[in-house]
Amino acid sequence: MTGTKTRILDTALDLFNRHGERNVTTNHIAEALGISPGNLYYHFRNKTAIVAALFQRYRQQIWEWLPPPKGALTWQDKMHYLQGILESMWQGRFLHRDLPHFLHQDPELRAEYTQFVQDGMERGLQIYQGLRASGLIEASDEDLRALMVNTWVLAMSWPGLTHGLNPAAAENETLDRALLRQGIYQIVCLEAPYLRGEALNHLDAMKAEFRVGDTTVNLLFTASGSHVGEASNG
Amino acid sequence: MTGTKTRILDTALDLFNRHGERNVTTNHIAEALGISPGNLYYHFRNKTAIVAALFQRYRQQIWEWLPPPKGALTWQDKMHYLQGILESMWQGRFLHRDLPHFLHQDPELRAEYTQFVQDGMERGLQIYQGLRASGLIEASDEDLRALMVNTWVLAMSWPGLTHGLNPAAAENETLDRALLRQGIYQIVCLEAPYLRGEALNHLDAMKAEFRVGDTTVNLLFTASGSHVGEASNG
DNA sequence: GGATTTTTAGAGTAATTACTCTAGAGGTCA
DNA sequence: TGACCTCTAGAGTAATTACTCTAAAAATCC
Repeated sequence: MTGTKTRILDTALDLFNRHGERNVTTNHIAEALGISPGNLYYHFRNKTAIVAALFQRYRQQIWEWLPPPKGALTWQDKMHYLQGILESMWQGRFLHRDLPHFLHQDPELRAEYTQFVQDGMERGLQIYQGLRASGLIEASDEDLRALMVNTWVLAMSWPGLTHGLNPAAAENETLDRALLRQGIYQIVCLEAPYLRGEALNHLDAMKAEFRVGDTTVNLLFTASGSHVGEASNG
Repeated sequence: MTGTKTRILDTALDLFNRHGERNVTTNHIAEALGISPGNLYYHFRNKTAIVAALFQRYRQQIWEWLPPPKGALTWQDKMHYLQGILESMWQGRFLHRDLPHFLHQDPELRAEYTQFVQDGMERGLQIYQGLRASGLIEASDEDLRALMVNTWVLAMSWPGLTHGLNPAAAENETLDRALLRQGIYQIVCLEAPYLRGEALNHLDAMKAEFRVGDTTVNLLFTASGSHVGEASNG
């Protein structure tokens, strides 16, 4: 039997992801778990402590998915990295929406988060450099940095954006997965111009694998096409 | 003398952007304005109505900055578009952080927002297509779509991300502007691989203009460099 | 099996906050 | 001037919610 502390974190994460942290009270968490509020506060000083713990967990997971590159990197390595990032992002998708609020009030957590971003950027850069060393990518140092930042931003924001547009996805695992796949597709397109050698051979297959054609999923483009809402009435 | 209604929106926007909507109560807004809560609620049914009105305003502004392309587009047109987007995004930067919460509870607002995203995507695509028609960009339809989505996501998320990392920026106009410039830089880098012809001539100058080298501003990379936090202790 | 510590229950509370209600001021038009 | 309408003040409230407190159950230790 897992400890109460981790069970609190599990259900909190689930509820936060599904309904948004703001709509989930500590009493909700306790109730969903079948424990008393007092018990919850025995394990966590306050709500911020729960969020902070979830952040630690999340960070841990990312580091596990993104080990520093050893030796030559293959395109398969890259795809593994990619999937790992988005998997983790997905797990903590509520964080990117609601963490800023806590960063605002908790300087300590903010420092940790800033460090996390910098470390993540550094690690990602190492990976990109590894791919470049393997001849799979061609880009200047500066371009690589810019690419890294854009990849990071995209990965961080994608779940939150899609979830904001379609909250129903939170309840629908299949829809969730489809949106996730589209996120991977976007990152692949982001990197595409820099790919070289064998990576180019796999590119089309990768695109095809992650491209989402389903109009029920595609929230970003209208199915019908080309008209744009009136710009200047109001 | 401007009307009370618009003054409410002005101060609400200011406070929301500076402190986050969640930390700003309706009473705060009234107090900052020097009016009574009752007066505020005479003009707006509830807090959601204020947020919704701010969203309308914001959308309006974006449409004004992004008129549909007429005839051949120049690189200057593109830069104007770019700056317009980020200027607007900046004005409503709190929205991208806090709107999801309201979208969650107000289906009507959500529908409007979804429409806005789709329209914006369509409009942006028209612009990119205009640039392609002018020979400034070379890309397949599919690549152009993916590029548009990535540009959108980046522009939407950039202010929120930087603001989350450095809340102090909200109080510091100079820092704010620097971060904004970096956002433009990132978008320029995003488009760079697809530029052709005259656009390529201007590219380096543009990059140089928007590149932010200042380490006090750069939150994303460590100044010192290359070490990464321990991955597997905790 | 008693003592001690850890964990849990659950009622309760203080504080926040979105929002209401009534009364009145100020302007406008006849 | 008086009727009418728009706008404003400001005290007040109902509901939410993070969090506390006490006591008892459960586990642990000797």
